[in-house]
Amino acid sequence: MTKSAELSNKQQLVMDLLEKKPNPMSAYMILDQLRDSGFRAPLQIYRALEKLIGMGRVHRLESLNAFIACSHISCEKGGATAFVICDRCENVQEVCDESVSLFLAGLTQKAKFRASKSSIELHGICNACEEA
Amino acid sequence: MTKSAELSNKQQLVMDLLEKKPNPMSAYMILDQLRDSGFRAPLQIYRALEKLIGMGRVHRLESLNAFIACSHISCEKGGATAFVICDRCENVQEVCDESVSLFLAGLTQKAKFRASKSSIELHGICNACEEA
DNA sequence: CAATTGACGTAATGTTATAACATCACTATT
DNA sequence: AATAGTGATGTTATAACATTACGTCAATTG
Repeated sequence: MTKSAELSNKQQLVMDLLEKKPNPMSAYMILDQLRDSGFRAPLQIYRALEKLIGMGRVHRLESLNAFIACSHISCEKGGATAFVICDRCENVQEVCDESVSLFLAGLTQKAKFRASKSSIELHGICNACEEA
Repeated sequence: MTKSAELSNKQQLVMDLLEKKPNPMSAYMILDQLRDSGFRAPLQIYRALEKLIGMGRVHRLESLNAFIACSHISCEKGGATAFVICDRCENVQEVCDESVSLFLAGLTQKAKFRASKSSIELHGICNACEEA
């Protein structure tokens, strides 16, 4: 529920909802939850998400077609992030340390590539679920 | 155009098409190209793709909702792969060496996780396009 | 032979995302 | 005040991607 002067009303509503949920949400789930707040069409959700993603406050999970609030302050500063996603409980861990950026740096060098965006997503079962 | 006894007729047609294309194709692109070969519905494509992906002969690119033939023999043996995707020419490089598996091993360890699937996709501009 | 399995056929539907076009609120400039 | 630019918004329609549900058929195997 972090407040940000730069967000419009609608953008803030989407941000707040995502920050309340620990799990990823699809755009249409978000829409369903926000109908009472004045959202009526998918595009309204996608537009807000686009902004929030651009600011680094929300991440898109490509392998789920879903969205999640960033759990770090650091991501807003542009570091690359890896997502570790439990397929049982849908919990998502964000890993955003040097190992990620070093790995990506090595990759771009090997591939002779100018990278602009990365998507690193690992699926499996988290420890908590494993023990349960 | 690698031959494989284990493939059905339809599966082979999809495999052949993907092996002819250097670039990723969506399921619906594949369908369009294979209408004359007897494919009539998306599901027929998705079923063939599911098999081929299971065998490691085709990869799904989550960030593109598209599919590409595996360019390594090694991937069929189960090694994790990273994809480096040029957004200009759509060329895809598959990286499938130790750096990838080591990175993933570190990640699962840090996250206390039992991984079953990974998706590593890097977008940007390749060297050839950069110089053009 | 009966039962199982895997591939296939078809229609309908579900889910995710964007195009196209119009309007409104705010700001800066003339 | 008038003008023009910008970013957010509203609405409808449609594109693009994927699966459910149901049924058929042939090969395999207990």
